[in-house]
Amino acid sequence: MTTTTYGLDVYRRELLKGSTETLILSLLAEQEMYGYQLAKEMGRRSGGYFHLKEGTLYPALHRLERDGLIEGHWELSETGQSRRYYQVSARGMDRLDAMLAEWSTFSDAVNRIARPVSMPAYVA
Amino acid sequence: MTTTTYGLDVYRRELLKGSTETLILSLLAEQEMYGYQLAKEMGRRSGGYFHLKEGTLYPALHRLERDGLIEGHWELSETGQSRRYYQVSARGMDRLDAMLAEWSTFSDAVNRIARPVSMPAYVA
DNA sequence: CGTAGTACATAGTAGAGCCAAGTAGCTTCC
DNA sequence: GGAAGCTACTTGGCTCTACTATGTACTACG
Repeated sequence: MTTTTYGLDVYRRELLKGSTETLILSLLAEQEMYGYQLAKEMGRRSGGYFHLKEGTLYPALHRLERDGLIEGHWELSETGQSRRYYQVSARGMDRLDAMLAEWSTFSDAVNRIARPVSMPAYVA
Repeated sequence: MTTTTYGLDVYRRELLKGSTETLILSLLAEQEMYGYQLAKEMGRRSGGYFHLKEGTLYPALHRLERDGLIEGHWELSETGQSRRYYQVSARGMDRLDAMLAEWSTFSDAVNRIARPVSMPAYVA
């Protein structure tokens, strides 16, 4: 549990602030995508819940690439627009596994304290 | 969905950064407690997962009190130590309901994108 | 030719969580 | 009796994320 590839303890702290990177990695693990597409897909899958803003999305992608978790390459669409496609690296896959496990633990821990609204529970 | 009691949109943004306030409110809703006790209880319930640090806990309590979600009062223990006990206000209860609902939605949305590790899924 | 959509980039801001240090009372133990 | 250690709360300063806002550039429509 305390293996710390090189920053699981850091990651745990970050998770409290957001799970954006986990979500991005998850989507990219399924299929190579470019930023804009990623944002759309995120919204679609979450039923409109997640609206990834540019100011969040692109810096996050840059971070992931800088850390060697994803790899990007430019492509030109038929319309002539440049797109940067990203795919998850081997290292990114390992990290994703760790992140998913961490999310599970975190989620369980939260639910153990603040149970979801299974029953209305209008106490008093 | 966009009812915004008086800050659900703000709350959503905050949730991404952390669910500390939800956890604190949840515990206090069950039972009046003081800070130190809250931290211990949080650790106990989460199986040691959450270690609420002073620098997180006390500012969070001050914030919750400032926003009228909890109410605190000083008490002296038999040993002579001052303790500030907190209880959830009516407004805090409403907010907690909203937060729990929000957590549910958020959690579902994450799982819809990044499924928990039910199957190993070593794709390729 | 102006507006709208696609696609990416980044400077600046707000705020949460954390570290670290400080105050203060109590107990234990040599 | 004083050092160590636990309880209990406080606060200044730091880091990093998510967001706002703005800018660039290309395409398509009317």
